[in-house]
Amino acid sequence: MKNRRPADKKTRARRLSASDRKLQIIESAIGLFGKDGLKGTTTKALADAAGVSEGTIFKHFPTKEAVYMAAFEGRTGQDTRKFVLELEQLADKGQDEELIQRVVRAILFGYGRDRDLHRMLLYVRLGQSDQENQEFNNRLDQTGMPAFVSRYIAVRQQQGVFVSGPPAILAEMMLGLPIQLATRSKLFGIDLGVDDETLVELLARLCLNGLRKSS
Amino acid sequence: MKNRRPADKKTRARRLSASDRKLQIIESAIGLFGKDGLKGTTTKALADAAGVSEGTIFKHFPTKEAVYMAAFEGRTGQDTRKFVLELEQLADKGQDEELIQRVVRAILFGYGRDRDLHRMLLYVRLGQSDQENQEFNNRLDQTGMPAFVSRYIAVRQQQGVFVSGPPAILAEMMLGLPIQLATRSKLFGIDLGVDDETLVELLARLCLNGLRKSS
DNA sequence: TATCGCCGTAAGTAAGCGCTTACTTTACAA
DNA sequence: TTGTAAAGTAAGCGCTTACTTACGGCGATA
Repeated sequence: MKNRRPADKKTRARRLSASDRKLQIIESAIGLFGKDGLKGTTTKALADAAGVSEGTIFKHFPTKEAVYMAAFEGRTGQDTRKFVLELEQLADKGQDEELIQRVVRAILFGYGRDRDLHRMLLYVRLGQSDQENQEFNNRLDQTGMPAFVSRYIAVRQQQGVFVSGPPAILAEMMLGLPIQLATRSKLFGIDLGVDDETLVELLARLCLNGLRKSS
Repeated sequence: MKNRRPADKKTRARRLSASDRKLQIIESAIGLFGKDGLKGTTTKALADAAGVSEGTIFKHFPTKEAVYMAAFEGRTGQDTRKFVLELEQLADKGQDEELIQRVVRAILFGYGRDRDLHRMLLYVRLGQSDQENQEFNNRLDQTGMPAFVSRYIAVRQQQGVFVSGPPAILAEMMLGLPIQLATRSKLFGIDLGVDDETLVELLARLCLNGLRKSS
């Protein structure tokens, strides 16, 4: 270290509590990781995005990977839990049309709103081993939407309304369809040529038609 | 360069024509790019996988990106074209059940067979801008499966068999559903708990049920 | 079988990477 | 006020990266 300037005109980041700074770093990191993935995002970029120096990043996180892990773990849990709570309330009404539309709409708009987060989740899936993906999936399924939809389908099957078949797989399909369309239109930016609300209607109709027993 | 050995015992890669070597580099590159993406794959790794030195890679390709582009352009074209030719022949028979099963099976097995290629395509989509994705998509759609399925659906709609709605979107859904399931089970290694043939049947049934007018 | 163009390589290089270090500045309790 | 724990930083270290260069030698063609 040759020369050190005594509090230059260079702006210094406002001092925050460690937990606040961590949250701020995580929040700004999601955008970068969502754009370029783990390998494509530099620690310098993380620092610039958070408005701090590179050293500060490593004051709060041991490695770049730790920021990565914290970034998607910090959000996915909350979001999906809230998600399911809304749906549980709707399930009691028993209106299939309304429920499926709400599920589809939630997915589609969710992907549009949290584009970076969901892009990042794709990177995470691609970067993980098959086993890690399986575990990751089980963790999400336990408390999340797939379990709810699976239960819902099972009930409607017993009532003789929905077609037979493993509820878990049917749930996978009912969720997978809007997820796939949302991925293409919201995450990849592919223009499907219809507005969101029309897409929701079409998706819901196809899902419901597919699940209902043809009389 | 201090000293240079005159044809050491060190093994030298068998001399190939430039075009053959290029193809070989591309073929071995798909696996690496599919595993780790563009940024995650080093030129050293590309060289090792092809059994040549790093310099040789750059003898045949100007940049790493050029290998990346060549890797997925070299295969996607052929594969999708062959794909559609098979389907065109099936369309004339007019058996919806059979056709949709074949489409779904082709997707599911295709993703399983060319895992690396399809993983790489996901990386490509994530790495591209929205506009590039749109162009990429249009290019695939022109000669590919979406256009065929779209036409097929339009015909069945005119015959009063399928539900109304934009054929392009319905095609997007009919293909998107198996693609999503294939992505999760084949690319991410998520165990869906059923064997492939059962999955094909379930997917085809749901698709057909969804598309057919409920009498 | 001589030759010569191109394939292939070893040994670079500059730039950029993640991460550490040695030090400064700040918030706040006493 | 002042002492101090902790937030924050500039600089740079060791290493890896994509890419280059200088040269050896194989093999098609005459």
